[in-house]
Amino acid sequence: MSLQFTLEKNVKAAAKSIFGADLESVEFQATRKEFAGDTTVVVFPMLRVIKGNPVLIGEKIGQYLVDNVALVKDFNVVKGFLNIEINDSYYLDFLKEIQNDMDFGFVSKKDNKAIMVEYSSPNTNKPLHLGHVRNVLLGYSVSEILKAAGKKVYKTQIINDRGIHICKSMLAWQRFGNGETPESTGLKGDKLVGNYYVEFDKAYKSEISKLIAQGKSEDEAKKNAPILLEAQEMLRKWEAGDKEVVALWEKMNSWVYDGFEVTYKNIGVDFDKYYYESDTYLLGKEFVAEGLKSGVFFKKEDGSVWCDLTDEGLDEKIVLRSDGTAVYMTQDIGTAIQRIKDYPDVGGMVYTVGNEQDYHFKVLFLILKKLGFEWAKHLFHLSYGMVDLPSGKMKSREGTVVDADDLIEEMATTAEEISKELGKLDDYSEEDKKALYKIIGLGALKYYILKVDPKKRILFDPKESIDFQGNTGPFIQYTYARIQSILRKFSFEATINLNDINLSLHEKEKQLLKQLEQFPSVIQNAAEQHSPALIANYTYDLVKDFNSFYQNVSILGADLEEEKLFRVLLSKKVGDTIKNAFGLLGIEVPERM
RNA sequence: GGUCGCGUAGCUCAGCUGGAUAGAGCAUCUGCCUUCUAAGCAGACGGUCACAGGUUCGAAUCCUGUCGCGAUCACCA
Repeated sequence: MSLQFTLEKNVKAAAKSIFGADLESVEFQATRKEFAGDTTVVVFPMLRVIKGNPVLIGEKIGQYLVDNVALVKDFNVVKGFLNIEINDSYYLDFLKEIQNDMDFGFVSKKDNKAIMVEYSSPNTNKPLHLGHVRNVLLGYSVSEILKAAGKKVYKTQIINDRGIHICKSMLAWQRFGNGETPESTGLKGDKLVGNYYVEFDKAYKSEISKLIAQGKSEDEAKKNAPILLEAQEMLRKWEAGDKEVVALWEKMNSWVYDGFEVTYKNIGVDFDKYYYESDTYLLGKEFVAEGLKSGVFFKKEDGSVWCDLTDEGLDEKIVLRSDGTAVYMTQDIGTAIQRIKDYPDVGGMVYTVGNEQDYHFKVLFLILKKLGFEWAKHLFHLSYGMVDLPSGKMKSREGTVVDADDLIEEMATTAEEISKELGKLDDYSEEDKKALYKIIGLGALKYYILKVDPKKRILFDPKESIDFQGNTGPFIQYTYARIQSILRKFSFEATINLNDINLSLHEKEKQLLKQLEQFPSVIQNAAEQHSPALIANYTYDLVKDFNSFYQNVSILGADLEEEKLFRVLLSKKVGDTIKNAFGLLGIEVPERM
C-alpha cells in the first residue's frame, strides 16, 4: 500500500470523526524544503465541506494522524499547509521491500490488447538526418515506456518506397551514375542514392534557368523541365509495372534499406515489422471503393473521390485522384487496415510523426472512424516539433542537413576527447575504449533530444556542441559508473541482512528513498502522456539527489557495519533504477568512465 | 484569412489534473580532490512566467482578447 494511499484514507477518517465531513479527495504535494516534513496535505480544498480556520483544521487532522497512524511521526501547520513527518522505518521498509525487485517500477502483467507504435517512416531517396533521429528516439522510447507500463507493443514503420521522389534518384543515377554501386564506391547505399537525389535537383535547376533564359515563365519552366517530365514518365512506367523500371527501383531501394539498417543499428533501435507503401496502397483503394458504396465518400464529376468532413468543422478531403491513383491518405488507410489484419490483438496505434502533419492525422483518424473500425477510437498521433537549424529548416536537396551517421560519430569523438583529457581509463583496451566512447556519445545525443517535451521544437546549432556536463546523459552515466565502482569494492558476503537493520536515516538517504518511491508513478505518467521527457527529468532529479548524498555522506566509510550495508544497498538500488530508466530512453549505461 | 501549437533567468529547459517565497543546467563569480571516480559537490548572481482582462480563498497553470514565432489549410508526401 502506498504511503499516499494510507494517508489519504486516514485524513478522510479524521475529517469524518472530527468534523463529520466527507472528503472526496485529499490533495498532496511535496513538502517545500524550508519546512519540516516529508509530505504535505493542502487544507484549503477541504474548506468547501469543513467550515473554519484552515490552520486549526490542519492542526486537528495532524494530531489525529499522529495519534492513529503508526508511520506518522509528527506534523506542523503553516498557513493552510499540513506538513507531515513520516517515521524513518517506513522508508527503510520500503527499501527492504524493493531490494530484490530488479524491475522495480515496471508493470509485469500485460494487457490483452496490444499497441502498435509506428516510427521512423522514411522516404527511400535519401539518408536519415537529425529530424529522423528525433522521430526514431521518441518512437522507440515511447514503445519501451508503454511496455514498462504493462502494454504489449509492436514496433513498426511505414516505408515510403514509391513515388516521384524515388524516381528522381533513379533517373539521375541512370543518367549520371556510370553504374556506380555501394560496393564500387564504398559508400553506404542510402548515401549513394541520396547523392543522386541532389544530382537530380542540380540538373533540374539548371534546366529551369535555361528555359527561363529562353523566355519561359518560371512557373512554366518548373513544370516543363525535360528531366522532370522524364521522372514523371518513369513513375507512370513504375505504376504500369515496367520490368526495367521496377528492377532498377528494387535495386536502388535495397541499397537504401541496407544503409538504413546500419544507421538503426548504430542508433540502437529496432522494429518488429516493416510495412511498405507499395504493398498497402492497393488495399487502401479497395476500402475507398467500399466507402464509396456505403456513402462515407462521394465522387465528383471528374472522377476524384472525397470525404466530406464539413460536419466535423473540417474541409472536404480527397482520397483518390481523378485518374484513379492513390494519394497519401489512401495509403495510410490501407496501411492501418493491413496492420490490424496482421495483428488482430492490436487495439490501438501510435503514430510518431512530426507536427506538420497534425491535420493529416486528424483527418485520417476521422475517416477510419467513419469507415466503422472499432480500433479507430484508439489511434494517437504522437506529434513532435521539428528539429530546425539556425538557418531554418533542414533540406536534403540543398544539402543543409545534419546527417545521422555523421552526428553519432562526432558525438563519440567528443566523448573520446573529454575522456582522454581526464585519463581515467588508461588500462582499458582500445576496443573497450571505443565501445565506451560510443555509449557516452550516444547517451549525450539521445538525452539531449529526449529530455525536451516532444511537442516543442528543437533548435540545433551544429556549431555549439552538445554538453557533457550538468543536465546531460553523460552526467547520469557517470553517476551510474560511480555506483558500480562502489559495488565492486564492497563484499556482499557480510553476515548482516538488510532485513535485520533498523537505523535512523540521514536526510540525504531519506530524500533518495522518497525519490525512488516515485518511479512507478513516473512510468505510468510517461506512458499516459507519451513523454520520454518525464523519464529523463525524473532520472536527472534522482541522480542529483544521489550525487549530493555521495558527496556528503561516506558510504564505504560508514561508522557502523549495518549503516555501510544499508548505504551500499541504497546506492545499488539507485544504480538499478538509473539503468532501467535509461533503458526506457534507449540509453546504455557504462560500468566505468 | 481560418485552424492548431508554442512564448518561463543572457542561453537551453523543468514546473502533474490551479496551491507556500517560480526551479535546474550552461555561462559568470566563490569555495571543495593525501578520504568511495571533480563528466562531481556546496554556494553567489540572475525573473513584470509575452501583454491585457476574467474565473478563484489562491493563476506560470483554467477562460477571453492582443502581440510575436512556427506549422497547416494541395488531385505533394
